[in-house]
Amino acid sequence: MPAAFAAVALAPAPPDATPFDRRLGEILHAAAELFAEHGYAATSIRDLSRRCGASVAGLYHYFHSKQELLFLVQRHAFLTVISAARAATPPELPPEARLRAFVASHLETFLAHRPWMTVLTHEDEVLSGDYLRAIAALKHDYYQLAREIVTALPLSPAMAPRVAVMSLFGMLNWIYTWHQPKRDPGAAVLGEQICAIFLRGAAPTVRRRRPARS
Amino acid sequence: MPAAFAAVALAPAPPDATPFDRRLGEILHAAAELFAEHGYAATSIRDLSRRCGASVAGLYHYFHSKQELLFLVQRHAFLTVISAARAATPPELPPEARLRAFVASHLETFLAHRPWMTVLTHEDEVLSGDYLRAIAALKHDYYQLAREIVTALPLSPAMAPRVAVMSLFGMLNWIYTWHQPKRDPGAAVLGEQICAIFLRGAAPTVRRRRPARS
DNA sequence: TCAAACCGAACGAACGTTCGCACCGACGGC
DNA sequence: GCCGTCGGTGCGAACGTTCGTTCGGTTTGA
Repeated sequence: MPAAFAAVALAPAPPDATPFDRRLGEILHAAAELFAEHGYAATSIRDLSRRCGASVAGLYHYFHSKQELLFLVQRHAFLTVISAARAATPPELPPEARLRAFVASHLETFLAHRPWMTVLTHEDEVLSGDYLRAIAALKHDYYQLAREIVTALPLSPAMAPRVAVMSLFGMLNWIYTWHQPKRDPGAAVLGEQICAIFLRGAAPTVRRRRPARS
Repeated sequence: MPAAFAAVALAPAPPDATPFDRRLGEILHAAAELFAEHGYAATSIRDLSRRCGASVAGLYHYFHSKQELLFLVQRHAFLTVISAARAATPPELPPEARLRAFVASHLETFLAHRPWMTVLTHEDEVLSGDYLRAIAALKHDYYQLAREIVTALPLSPAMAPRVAVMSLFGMLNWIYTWHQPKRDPGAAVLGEQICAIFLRGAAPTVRRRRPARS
């Protein structure tokens, strides 16, 4: 019975995990890499068995179907992103700092666990039924957090909040299509530049009234 | 021998087209819809034959392989986007107006031919060999145009041009994942808001030095 | 009458999934 | 201390289906 595996860290493996959960973690990791490389539909269970050094039948002890495999990968990835973002953005932070923390958390997670996040971003809407509903609920959670943070900012009245949030997600989520670790800036610099665009545009900063100090 | 079909308009069909090109256009249209709905890998030639009202073998008179089919869809879509963008952004336009025209052109094309553009955006990197090279060249063309337009703007010195251009593309290309025609603004308003974010940020506009008039 | 357009049927390969069985460390009764 | 068995883990081989593609031939229209 898979189901469990509630651990939130993606990296190596929790030390107190059962052998079952540890092995499942390895399998999900390999699946995330393959799905990110070739796409869900173009990845076969036999590809996964080759990458895992396991037989096809043996793999089915860890999930019931290929769909559930994708579900487990996506759920694991989403739980990681959401818990990192929640931890980084306590509500008592001032709005602009909260946005910066959110963007930084998102980028750090995405660049540190790229295959997982590629699957999250690219294989949207391929699940169906209860799997789809569960993932959609997590996505909604994450979107709500972002929306809450963005609408707390002083927004231009002409700016539809939904468009603003989705544009921000656009800048953030598009990164998996172009970012090259050796060529492009890391999460910190990337986050600064994207926050700069979102908060004040790409143009050179002109000094503007600072928020009243104390 | 497919190959040709150089026409650039996606909409119904050029009146002077040969029956072959007209039929090929219908097939590509159906393929674009199916690829956008279920993804390239999850769409079968038999799905396409059903949607086209043709036999599987009959379809192969219009393309040599499924890969070529995707290639033709993507090339056709890219040529449309690029020619629209070039026409809309003559180099003599002032930089900011040129950016607005580019964004407007991009959004109008994307919202008017959504399935095609979804395939363009989502099925990146699934082609290989010469097909991949040809599409990559078109993508590079389009990227260069955007880069030229963006770098002509007064950019903040801290802003890496590549990050700026990719962030702009992120906002634009992410739209296919969330835009609902009945709920969200059309191309014009969307373009204004995205330009506003990119040029001055999402914050309320404070009057700043206008460019010297005459 | 000839080429272009089209099709039913089949090809071999690959797919997701399941069946039946082997291995193995743990454990209770004797 | 030894044996029997039992659940968790793993596998080779096969299931039926669907895949992309091709073959040989018929229809169609000028």
